[in-house]
Amino acid sequence: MGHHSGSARERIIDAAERVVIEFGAGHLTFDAVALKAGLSRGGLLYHFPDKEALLKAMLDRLMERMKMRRAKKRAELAEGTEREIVAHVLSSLEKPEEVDKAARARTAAILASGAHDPGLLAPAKEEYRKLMDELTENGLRFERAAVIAIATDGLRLLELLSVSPFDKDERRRIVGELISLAKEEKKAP
Amino acid sequence: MGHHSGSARERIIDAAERVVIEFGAGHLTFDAVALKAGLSRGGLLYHFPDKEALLKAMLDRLMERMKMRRAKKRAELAEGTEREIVAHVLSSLEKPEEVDKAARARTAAILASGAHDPGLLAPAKEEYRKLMDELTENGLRFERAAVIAIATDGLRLLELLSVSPFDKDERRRIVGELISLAKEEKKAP
DNA sequence: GTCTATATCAAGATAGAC
DNA sequence: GTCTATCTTGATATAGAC
Repeated sequence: MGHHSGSARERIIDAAERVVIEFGAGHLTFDAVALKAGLSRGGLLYHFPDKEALLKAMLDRLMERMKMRRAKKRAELAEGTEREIVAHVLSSLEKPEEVDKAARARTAAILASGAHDPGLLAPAKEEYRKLMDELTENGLRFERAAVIAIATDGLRLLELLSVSPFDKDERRRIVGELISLAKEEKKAP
Repeated sequence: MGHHSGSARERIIDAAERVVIEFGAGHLTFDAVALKAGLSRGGLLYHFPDKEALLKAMLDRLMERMKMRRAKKRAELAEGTEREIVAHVLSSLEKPEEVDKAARARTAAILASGAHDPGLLAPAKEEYRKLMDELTENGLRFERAAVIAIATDGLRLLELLSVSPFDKDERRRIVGELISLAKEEKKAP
């Protein structure tokens, strides 16, 4: 099925994510993407016949990569109740946002799709439900898992919207608190 | 300063918020807003000469109303370390999202501004910083306050993007967990 | 203060050459 | 597979009548 990596499709999706990050979800146009990807509108439209196709591809790759990153992180962690949720937090927030362009890029697809057609986000909702199931699989209490998950994704969204007021050190402490909250659950009565 | 309530400006901002909620931030057009507000494009442009003016007005009203709702909630709560943060959580999430159109509307302005021009969100960032200062004023530990705040706002954003997978009961339990996390801090060693 | 034009432009999408 | 050219629409914004 898949083509060689570094394919035109991949390069175009990369470009689209960068457009959203630099100019905002409302400025994801074929023109801007073509410019960033280094090809013409026509060439771009050969790969993605319309905007919906591009957004769906962005979302699909986003979800795929998030799962991969989480799996990779989980493999580095010791077993335990909190293993899944810690993998989720760290795979999303481990690196400071200025550095982790990939993480910002991931969230970009969500905002761009929401701006264009909220209906496109239905699959993302299903994925989020599955994520919650996995997070609680090892016995972690649902409420605690949910709070940590929405805090993690909330911080990502706030950062992408440039509303997050936290500096690097504060952010590091917040991530630490999220991890603590996950581990605390083990010792609960 | 202010004009009578129910003024044209207010009705237009109401309409704009509803457009974002129903069709997504990318479909906030003068046409759509004029239609919802029950006047013509020309009439609308008399009040808001360009889109930036409309978005700024939406953001200003959003921040003003959030502060008012929080203050009102705080007045109902007993004094204590966690008073401010509990007021924040409840004023944002108390009512289920289907019911609380006002709460969704508030978040709408953020997404719409972010889509149009991320620079417009600079004042929102300052407000968020001030909010964090107030939340920790009573002695609540910064990390805990921040986690609860980003979880609260994260859930709001996920709901507005239709990505939140939680049903009414799960949501109620999540809000309960946020309150517990605020109160727990009192008993810490 | 609200309306109806209308000018202008940006963006999505198609067709066909190379 | 990529390009240029073109069609078409929809959105911002202006001008001026009522």
